[in-house]
Amino acid sequence: MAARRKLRVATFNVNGIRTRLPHLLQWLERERPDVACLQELKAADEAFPAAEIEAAGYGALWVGQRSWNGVAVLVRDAEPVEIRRVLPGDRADEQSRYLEVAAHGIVVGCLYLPNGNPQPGPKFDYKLGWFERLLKHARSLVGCGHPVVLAGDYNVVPTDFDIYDPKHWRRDALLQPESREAYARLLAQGWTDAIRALHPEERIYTFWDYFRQHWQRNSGLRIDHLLLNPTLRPRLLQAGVDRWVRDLDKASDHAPTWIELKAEAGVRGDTAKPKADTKTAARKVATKAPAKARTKKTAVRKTAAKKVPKAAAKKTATRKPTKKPAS
DNA sequence: ATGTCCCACCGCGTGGGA
Repeated sequence: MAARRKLRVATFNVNGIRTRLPHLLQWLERERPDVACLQELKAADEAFPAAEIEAAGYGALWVGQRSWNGVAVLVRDAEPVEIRRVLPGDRADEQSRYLEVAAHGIVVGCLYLPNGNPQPGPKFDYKLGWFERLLKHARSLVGCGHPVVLAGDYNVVPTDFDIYDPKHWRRDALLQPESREAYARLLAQGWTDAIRALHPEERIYTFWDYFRQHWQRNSGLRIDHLLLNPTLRPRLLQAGVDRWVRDLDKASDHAPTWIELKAEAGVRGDTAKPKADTKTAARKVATKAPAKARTKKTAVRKTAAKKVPKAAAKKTATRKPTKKPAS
């Protein structure tokens, strides 16, 4: 494994991974994120482009769903270690919106928080309920002793400074006081909103909808966030948005959003942690989960990090299908 | 209310979701 002095962690709502695969591969090649959290795969497990991502040099875990939702974590030149593939707190929830892994010595929660529109209504209730479950789980992570980042599409515009013009969005679920209050409570646990911490005075957007030429006019919203726990916070070096990806033809409505982290203290000039350490960290965190949740960790879908496309294709073809909880 | 794009299929247009 190559030595790394810095670690780049990104989140990218791809809005359909099959449609967006060329953009995804182009972005991975150009920006080389060490960890990439993806949302809105809009693809079943079997439809995940595992071979292409493996050929690009990334190990991956994913939780798919036909048509909607779906999240994945890609790790450059290594395998993510699964911690959990379900947000605890509602066994009846079948939407694929959460995946937590250990990679490169950090714990990474990849999340796709419900949009919640129209509001009020059952979808908004589901959003707030999901948020409460996230708050509860985040509380177990914030002081766990391991470096943790919670990255994803939160579907929350934290303040009026995080949108081009709140006027037209006042009734939208993304701006509701309940949504914002839940996000504020998350930060109050001790999480740091990385983009805002490093750019307190700057208008930064991560999402521009497809309507009314909002991208061309830079009428955006900041809804993709990377939250760091206090253990990880001192290592934050940079944060930004890869706006060029939003400018591509047939782009996702989101742009990749990223942070750069310093190498882990105590590891001289190299954050490439031994795999055993990562696994130990993953197990320690996983052990805190209730036994019930742990039994849900069934088969793990992953791709080898080796760049051997042919072998990858074979391996993918022979891979055991992952059991989903009976529905 | 509108705008646009992605997904699926009682599939080559339409409806749901964002």
